[in-house]
Amino acid sequence: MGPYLRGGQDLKPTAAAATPQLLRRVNAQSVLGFIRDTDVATGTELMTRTGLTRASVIAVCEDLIRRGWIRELDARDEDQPPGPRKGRPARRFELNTRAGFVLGIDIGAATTTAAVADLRGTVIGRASGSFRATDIPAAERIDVVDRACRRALAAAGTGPEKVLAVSAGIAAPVDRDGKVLASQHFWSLFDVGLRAALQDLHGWTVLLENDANLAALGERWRGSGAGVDDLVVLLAGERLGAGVMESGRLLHGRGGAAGEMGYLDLVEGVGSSDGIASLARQWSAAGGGPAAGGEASARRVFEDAAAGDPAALAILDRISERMARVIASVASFINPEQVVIGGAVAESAAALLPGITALLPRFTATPPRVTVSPLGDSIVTVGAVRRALDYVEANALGLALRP
Amino acid sequence: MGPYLRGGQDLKPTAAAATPQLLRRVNAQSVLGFIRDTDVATGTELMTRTGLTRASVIAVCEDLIRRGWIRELDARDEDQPPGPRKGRPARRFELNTRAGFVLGIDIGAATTTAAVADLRGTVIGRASGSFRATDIPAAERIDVVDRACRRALAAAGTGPEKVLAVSAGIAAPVDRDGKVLASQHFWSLFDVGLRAALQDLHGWTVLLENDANLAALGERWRGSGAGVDDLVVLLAGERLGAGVMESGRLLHGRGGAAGEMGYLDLVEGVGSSDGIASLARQWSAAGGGPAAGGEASARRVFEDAAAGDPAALAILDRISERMARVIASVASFINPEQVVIGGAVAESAAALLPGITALLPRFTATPPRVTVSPLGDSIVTVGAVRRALDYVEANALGLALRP
DNA sequence: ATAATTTAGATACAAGCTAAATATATTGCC
DNA sequence: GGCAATATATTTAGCTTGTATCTAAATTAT
Repeated sequence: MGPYLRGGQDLKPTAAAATPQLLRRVNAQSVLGFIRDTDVATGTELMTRTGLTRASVIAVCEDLIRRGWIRELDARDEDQPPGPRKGRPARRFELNTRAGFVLGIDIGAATTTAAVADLRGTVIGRASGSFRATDIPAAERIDVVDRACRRALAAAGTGPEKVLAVSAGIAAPVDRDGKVLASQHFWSLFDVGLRAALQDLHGWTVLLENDANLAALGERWRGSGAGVDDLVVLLAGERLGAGVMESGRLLHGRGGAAGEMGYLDLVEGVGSSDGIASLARQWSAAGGGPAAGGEASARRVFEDAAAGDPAALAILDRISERMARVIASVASFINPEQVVIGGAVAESAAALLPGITALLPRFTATPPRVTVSPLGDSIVTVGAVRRALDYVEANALGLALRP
Repeated sequence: MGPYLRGGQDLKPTAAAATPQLLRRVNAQSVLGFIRDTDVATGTELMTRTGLTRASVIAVCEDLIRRGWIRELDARDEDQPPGPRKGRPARRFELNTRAGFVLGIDIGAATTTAAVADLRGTVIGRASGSFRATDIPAAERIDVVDRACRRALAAAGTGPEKVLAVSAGIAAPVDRDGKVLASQHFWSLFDVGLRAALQDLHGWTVLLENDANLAALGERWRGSGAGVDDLVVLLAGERLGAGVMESGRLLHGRGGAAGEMGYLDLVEGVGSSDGIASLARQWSAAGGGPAAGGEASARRVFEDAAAGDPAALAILDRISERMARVIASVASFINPEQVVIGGAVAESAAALLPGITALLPRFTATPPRVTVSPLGDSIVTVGAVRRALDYVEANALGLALRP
């Protein structure tokens, strides 16, 4: 701190000045957020919930109506709420759920799925596509994704011009700015310039994000982590990645590699053949994963274990213990309230839950609650939809709705 | 989402309504923040930096002057900036650094240190105290802390009534609300109701925080992690704890136990005699720590190693490798840009840095930069001061300055 | 002295919110 | 059917905080 001003200063403002318009943005967002969460809202309800006066609430609502985000219901048009209602009837506002749509995309190594959702998050169109091989050119990968998007939009009965935001999840580290850290070959598969491509093709705003991070958003929104602010989702299948939320925010780290646990084997010094990265493969081999050679073997291990077969039981015990160690590690660094197991192994994980839960207190002083994801295959697309909706809601007054 | 409103709703506002006063708060904070960083600021400088117009800047400054936070310098009173300056002389504002003070406290198991700092963070008073034993009653522990605070204030030439905020760091998990998770005996040593006690005694606002977390704040402010947003500080000495910042925010986790790595031994399955918790003890035994039985042994191990003694070299190699594994674990979960080693082992850690850095790429795909803290003993108090100042600056317009 | 330059101060006004008074529509009761 | 009670809507005035623009002041350079 030298005299007067330090050298090498930049003369740009550090933060944007707060203008009166900021107030409207903030208040409109909280009003819109409340209307989104109820089916129908009256002015009085909005007053009590937002703390604004009636005049302000009405002004915000008229603003939102003018911009197309909400609409006013006709006076006692149809279904009124039950019970005796005295006094002058309230004006009723509802979200214009079809004012625009969002796209949530799950881009895996072998397949991709796109989901179209309305402004309340209801999925109304869905389509998948497969990649010819893992090592295809970027343009081809983009093309497969783009076609899945178009088909999903067609299934939803809408078009690309109604898309307000797109969120895509990939199996690689993505930093806070949406840049892919492609320092490993596998990761570079996904560094195909999707953002620019979809922007050029359709004018879409594309938010790129790590798939496990989106899974965490999805679980918190519509999965078993509803309302939990400190949440970790283990996405186990082809690979093992963790999506970490702390205090309701996603963690990225410097290069977006927070939660990338592929290297943990080495760190633990137990040898990679027994490490965490191989856990998913072991599990798959034991019948949990998609590459397991059919459901027969999966079912068989669990059936054998249920029947008391020692070999099958040993496999399950081994997997349970490694899983417990992974979760305990996470608990040490992050201390989440809850850990959700999702991805391909989720279905079979349910049977292991009691064992894992029982082991945890041995490994950590702060054992989290452990659950299994109910979202199945759509765990990433659900999170992607949530991410896109978050963006839309945060920028509602800045986005143009096309009627 | 039922019809109209979900059951069990609370009728309180979700968030406070944004009023025009919010604008002033935001803008005043950014003006004050800039003045705090510059020695002397003119209106024009504040305009370019904050993006506000002159009228607004002046209004904010008058406001801040009236409240006692800043003062206006007399026209060309003394030292003017050098160089030819045309035009009408600018009004010059400076921070009233002595308008109030903050206390930063480090509460260890055996000793405590309190530091008094002015509003720019310059430490102007400091005092320590020792606890008679680790298992003393809560009242006695509070009394020792309180006396250290009084002596520090006396050394600074000020009194308790000028203290605007107090931040204390303890070696236990503390959640976001300042509550201590005392599920372990060692941790419960620190759960002594300090907050309420100092509030009752002096009317102070006390912010309780984990010591490693404060160390992270300190390193980012005045240590080797200046300006790094994704930063982990390993505080190794009596125990091993990590303070984690992600995106410039401290991580707490559900119960404040984020970064508590005491249990990692078990998780890693290598056996606790070789585990991480014992690392600090090993290190101390090898001469890094305070309990090492004097500097002689510390110096000796490093001297022997420098002289090529195989036993000494083996000890250092072993410690380097374990340290590298710990850091790689952190890198997997958090992906920080930088890891700082602080606490009692810091001094001796410098010699190990090259070895640790060389090992890292073997264990993680995203190796962070590793440095050693330059803050020495004051790493926690520096962070505590920063924490208290953050609170003061965030609440500047709500705090009453007593003249 | 005068011009150029830089900053200060004053005036007009726009956006947004609150508060208080007034108006309106509905229910329920006599 | 008329009237009170009730809940909501609407209007009006005023406050805070901004911006934009114009004019005045103080200093240096010519």
